[in-house]
Amino acid sequence: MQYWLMKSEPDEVSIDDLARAPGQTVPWFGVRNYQARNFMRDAMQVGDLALFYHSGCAEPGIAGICEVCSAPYPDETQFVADSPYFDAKAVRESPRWLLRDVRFVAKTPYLTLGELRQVPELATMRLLARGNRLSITPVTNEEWACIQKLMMERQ
DNA sequence: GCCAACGTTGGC
DNA sequence: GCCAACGTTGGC
Repeated sequence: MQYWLMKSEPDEVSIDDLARAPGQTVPWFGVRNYQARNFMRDAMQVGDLALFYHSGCAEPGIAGICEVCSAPYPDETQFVADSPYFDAKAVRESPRWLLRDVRFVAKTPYLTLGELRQVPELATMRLLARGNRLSITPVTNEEWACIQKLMMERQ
């Protein structure tokens, strides 16, 4: 059991989109970074929980919690010629990009990036590391507990 | 829209 | 296998 943080642009898939999706489940498509892919392919397990983070928006931050709910399988968008995620070098026989499905667990009080940066216990979070661009990062038990506490205090 | 930081590509 | 050039991410 491992905790994660997964970034999504809310214009594309927001926490509300996830909550409204059929079965409250979406495939985590569009990852085109090998490290992030490897996390999904190798390290994630069904039942793992993840912080759902909104990036590339006016106020980036943690918007909710989701749960890994499938085995890894090919990201279909790599084969779609007019998709922004199309990969000309991807072949069906050995797909380059794998994803997992995630299911909605909860919408949480919104914890902005600015707020997270002010919490000393979170100073070592991968998300907050200088120059970090990884869209999927592990979250330690301590960081998870700290974030749960912040959310409780907010309610 | 800018730009820092990082990842990937491809020539050598 | 190095590394320059280029592309992308993502906060501001």
